[in-house]
Amino acid sequence: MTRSTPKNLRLPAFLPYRLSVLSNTVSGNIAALYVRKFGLSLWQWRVMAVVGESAGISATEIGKRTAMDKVAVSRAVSGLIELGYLARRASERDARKSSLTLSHDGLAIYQKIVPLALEAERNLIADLTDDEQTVLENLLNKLAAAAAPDRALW
Amino acid sequence: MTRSTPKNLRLPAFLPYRLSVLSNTVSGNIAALYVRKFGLSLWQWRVMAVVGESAGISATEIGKRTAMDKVAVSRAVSGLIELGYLARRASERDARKSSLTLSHDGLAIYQKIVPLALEAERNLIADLTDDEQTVLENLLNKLAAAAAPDRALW
DNA sequence: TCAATTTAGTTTCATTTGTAACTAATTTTG
DNA sequence: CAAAATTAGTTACAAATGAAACTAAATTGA
Repeated sequence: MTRSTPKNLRLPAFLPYRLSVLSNTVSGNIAALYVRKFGLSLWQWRVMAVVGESAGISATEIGKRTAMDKVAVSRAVSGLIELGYLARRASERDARKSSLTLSHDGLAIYQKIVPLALEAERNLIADLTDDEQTVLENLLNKLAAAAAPDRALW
Repeated sequence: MTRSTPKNLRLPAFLPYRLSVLSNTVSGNIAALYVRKFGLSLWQWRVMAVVGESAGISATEIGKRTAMDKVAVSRAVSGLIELGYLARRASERDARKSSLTLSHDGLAIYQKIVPLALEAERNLIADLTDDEQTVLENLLNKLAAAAAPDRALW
């Protein structure tokens, strides 16, 4: 049997609203880890996180992986280069593309932030049973598929 | 037994990131319902949603219920008044407070959007079993509590 | 009672973000 | 091969957002 839809809208029970508030709260908590200490914006940190996983990646590819648009990527990258955390060189095959890597300093910071971020995630799910954690994965996958049926899955 | 934390960070598996992307996608889908047709911003719609539930509410109270700050509420309210969707009068007891209600037009729009929003929510969870829907509720509650242990629950 | 503090909401200004137009390199196609 | 179209990324300008200062009303407390 399927749960029936209510006819009136109560914001605190409305899933999109709850997701939005939860996501903002969680992101705010994580942001505390890198904004103050390292002066990074959310977007800059996301770019670092991707470059940290995939050295030599291009800006467009970062955009695809992070659901950021190309302007946001471009700005985050310039900022990170100014901060000295990222290095850019032109791709050899295709002079339009850039090849991005963490600088020495960038890598050091990346390695400081990663454990903090993982710890924050661990705290977030600390009250979930192992079983619940598995279910959560599944539910998020299903919701993501329902919300963006067309989006390529990473 | 508890799931162990990985030592490296993979963004697509990182819960805060997944929540952020999911929430943005879902909100974007809902936004399509009111941005184009009615020229409302996300914040304006949230304010309408709350005033629709609770006629005569004050701006500060809206802020508490929606996790919006007072400046955002103020701007959304002014915009809605300009659009002719909201009416403001000073509270009789306390001249600082406003008492906000949907105008005739505002109510009409509210009544058009609500079923669309509920339908979008229904589609979002259509692939979840009844059981999964219940679990999802629980998980979101737990995550919200872990993310903002101090926040009063609505 | 009346000065000091708090509360409700607005305004101002700086920063961030989004959209569109742009440059330059590559690929397509006739 | 060369014109046309596409792709990668940047720049410029407008709109949205956030933080701090502000106004006005209500409350507190000596």
